[in-house]
Amino acid sequence: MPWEKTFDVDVAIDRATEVFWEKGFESASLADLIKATGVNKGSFYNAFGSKKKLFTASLLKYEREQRRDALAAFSALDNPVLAIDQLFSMLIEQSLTDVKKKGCFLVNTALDLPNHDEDIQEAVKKGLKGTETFFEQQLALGIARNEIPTSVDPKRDAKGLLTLLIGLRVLARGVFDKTSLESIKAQALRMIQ
Amino acid sequence: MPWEKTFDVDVAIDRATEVFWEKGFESASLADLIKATGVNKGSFYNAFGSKKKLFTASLLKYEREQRRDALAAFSALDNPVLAIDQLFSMLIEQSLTDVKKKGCFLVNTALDLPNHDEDIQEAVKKGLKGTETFFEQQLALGIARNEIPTSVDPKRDAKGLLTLLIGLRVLARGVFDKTSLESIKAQALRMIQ
DNA sequence: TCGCGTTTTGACCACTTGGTACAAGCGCGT
DNA sequence: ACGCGCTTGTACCAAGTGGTCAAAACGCGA
Repeated sequence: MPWEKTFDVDVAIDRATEVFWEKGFESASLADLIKATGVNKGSFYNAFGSKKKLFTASLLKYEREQRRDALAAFSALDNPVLAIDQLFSMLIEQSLTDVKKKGCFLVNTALDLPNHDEDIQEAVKKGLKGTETFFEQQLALGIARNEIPTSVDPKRDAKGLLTLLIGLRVLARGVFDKTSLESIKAQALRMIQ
Repeated sequence: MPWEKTFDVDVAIDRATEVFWEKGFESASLADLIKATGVNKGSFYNAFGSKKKLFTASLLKYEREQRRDALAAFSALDNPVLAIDQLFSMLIEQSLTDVKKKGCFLVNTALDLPNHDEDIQEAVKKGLKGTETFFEQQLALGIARNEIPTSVDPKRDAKGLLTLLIGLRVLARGVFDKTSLESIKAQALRMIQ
């Protein structure tokens, strides 16, 4: 093996993710990415191929390591109502903490969907579908355990919860304050009780 | 007054709105705007000052003529549940009809809020607040008339409906199909009954 | 020590970006 | 007919865009 890379590709992708997440694909310039990753232009193209390929890599890594892992952790609570409660709490806290108000990388990209290529559209759909499925499973489990009323329909209400989650993510980027965000969470919990 | 303008400023703004609405501020290039409006560069800057000023004008005009007027029409129904029902129906139909899947200009801009200037942030907040107020008024009216149960809290549930509306607008840009969108509407109606 | 395959570096590219300058065009009042 | 105040068209600009390239740098096996 001749000469290993002098930078960690994974770390570089994370740095780039930060930029894409904050600004979106178009508004993130190559200069931004190069500054953030510390990788210079030639190496950048040698390692990632193109801006678009790096964006795709960023999005997929985010989907895997942020969204999927987080939901897996909430599933592991083995307590549907609490899991949903804590998920919303986490979103609110994240939103209030992040000074850059980046929101959710997946949701941000979802709103821009028509302007992206097929593969990115697929990745976003897959990620949101995964969240919907998470809600559906939690609801079904809660109903089976008599912790959630049978008036709740897992399939239907999973879509409702996903919609609230997305609305929350949008409003959290500067429109709503803490109280209003918590009122959305209350709404979500009310929906399943 | 010497020599009137050869183009209609209002029409030009509408054409520009279409572009900003579809692509967002950053991604809409001057070339796009000039092609869409048919106004050439010199006249463009003479009439609008800058890309940003035109964007602001577009957003305000949209807020006035699309959002505000539409809600006023629904208010005029003088039937709160029907008004909310029809509002969601309209959003779904618009989304399914629009081949460009532009979504909602206000919501699109809201998700991009941290990257915009103060005045634009204010305009977006004002618009969304207006929609929230619309919901609140309809709910209060419905309760007063015994058409909506007293378990509904106008202030709180107006935020819930706004959140669902925004989530719907995001998901309608390519993630959800007709059935799923209608399930969101059902969710909204269930919330107030 | 030399060559091989890879990575790094920085100069370079054509093109697009938002924006300006300015002369020419126009219709009105005088 | 002329000048005033405005609009129009176009040439032009510096800065930034995403992307390429060739040469130098490197560590390993022979």
